[in-house]
Amino acid sequence: MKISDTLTNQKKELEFSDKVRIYLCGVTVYDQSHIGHARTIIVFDTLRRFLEANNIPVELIQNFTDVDDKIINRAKEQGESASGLSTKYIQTYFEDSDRLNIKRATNYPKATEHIEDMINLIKELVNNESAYVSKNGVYFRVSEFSEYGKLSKKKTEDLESGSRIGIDESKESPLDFALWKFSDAQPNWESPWGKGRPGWHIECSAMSIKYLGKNFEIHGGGRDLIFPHHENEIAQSESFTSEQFAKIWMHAGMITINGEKMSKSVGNVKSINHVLESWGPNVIRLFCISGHYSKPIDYTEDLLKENLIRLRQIETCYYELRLADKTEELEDISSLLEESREKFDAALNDDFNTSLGLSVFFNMIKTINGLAADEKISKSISEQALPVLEYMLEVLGLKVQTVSDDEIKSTFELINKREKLRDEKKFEEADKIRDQIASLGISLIDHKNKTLWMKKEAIKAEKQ
RNA sequence: GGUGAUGUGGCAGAGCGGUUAUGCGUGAGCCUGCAAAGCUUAUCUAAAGGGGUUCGACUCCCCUCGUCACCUCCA
Repeated sequence: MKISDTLTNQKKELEFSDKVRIYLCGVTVYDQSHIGHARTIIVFDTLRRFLEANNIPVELIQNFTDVDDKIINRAKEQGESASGLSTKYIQTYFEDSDRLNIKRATNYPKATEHIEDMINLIKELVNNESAYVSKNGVYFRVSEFSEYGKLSKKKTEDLESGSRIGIDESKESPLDFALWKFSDAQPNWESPWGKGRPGWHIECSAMSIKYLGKNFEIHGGGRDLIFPHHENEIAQSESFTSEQFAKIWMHAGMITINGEKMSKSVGNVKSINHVLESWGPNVIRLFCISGHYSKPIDYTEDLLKENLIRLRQIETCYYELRLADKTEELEDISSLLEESREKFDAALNDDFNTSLGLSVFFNMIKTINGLAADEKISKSISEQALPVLEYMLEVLGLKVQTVSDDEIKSTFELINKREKLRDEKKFEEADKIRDQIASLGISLIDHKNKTLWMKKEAIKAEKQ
């Protein structure tokens, strides 16, 4: 598999020995997660599913930043403790994540539970002159790391001249960033240099090295983290280990809302919870992988609607296959299935091109649905096709509503009743049964000689 | 100002130096007691503009213009 690496700006072969280790920068838990977070998580979840579905073991670590000025300030505003606030939002994070059908990561380390690891890392950095103690805290000495700027392609001279930060006189250079900030206020921890709390960047260095080693396969996050967060992580980690840090830097594009940047000040932040309410998990997942992961996506109602329609086609396909019972052989689709599976995998193997993969996926679905409309889906076609469809659904993290054999039986009983009434031209009664069936969340698909049906995901936005 | 991207048909969005991307939309039709869904088919003579390389460029190179992101916390 090849993945675009932000550092070298090239597609790089994903090489690994026993497993693929991925560190994904998670969220700062001071508020509800939004659709932009969802995009990044979905991209990496889908990547992980693809690898695992192809029998490649994955170790995925995603951190929670649970100590940060934002959390402290927000907690103060709400008269709550910082830890109470972050605990609450970690919980809502998991609720969102589960509803989005995100597989749980191997581990979700929290910054506050790794203070010791960070202190050890900082100690070494101070030891080897990569960091120094000033009156406000411990700072990373950017001038000591000659490759600073290699990820974000920035030159330190440009950064210095363009620096808009209020100059902290105690720092040797305006580019130096905090590893440890002195503070007497809670939450704070003891350290060899004085009471305080860690800077933002050091947690990811400490936790990624702790869980994945000095040199792991993929480090991921949103594009907005490239500078300064990931740039600083590289500086810290490589100064600490004297080795190359992550092998591949993979960054997900941003989501804009109707062409505008999503921000608190514009007031257009869409929380995951809110979007889930209207559109459900499958539409969101389809939407989030509809374009290449590295490019931005614009959030509009029209695009969500488009993905809803595509979801319906998936559901139709699934049920046409699931309910197939014809015994005569009318078609041979084995080559279509084989080709679809191959092209699907090839698309994802080439820089995780989900957009291209989806086009293969929908091609297959359209063909199957076309055969179904002609009543050409036999039991054996279904047995061949279902595993392929289910494989793709698993990779894409899509979950169609499933039914038990009992449900299938009872639904067909209702449908047969309706058919009989229709034959007798008792349409009013037949429509009543149709309504009854609809109330179970089931839609009918009338073919020439047979009525099939599907259980649809209820989508609120559809009714409006 | 610096850096990095990017500019494809009504919209979304890929690939590729010469072949229909694909999906949505739109038109027509099939099915039907009605509806919904589904299906079939057609459709838009797409490549920001200008140069160049080439037998041939949407695809490579150069210039101009535009858009976006990052440069401060941010997925």
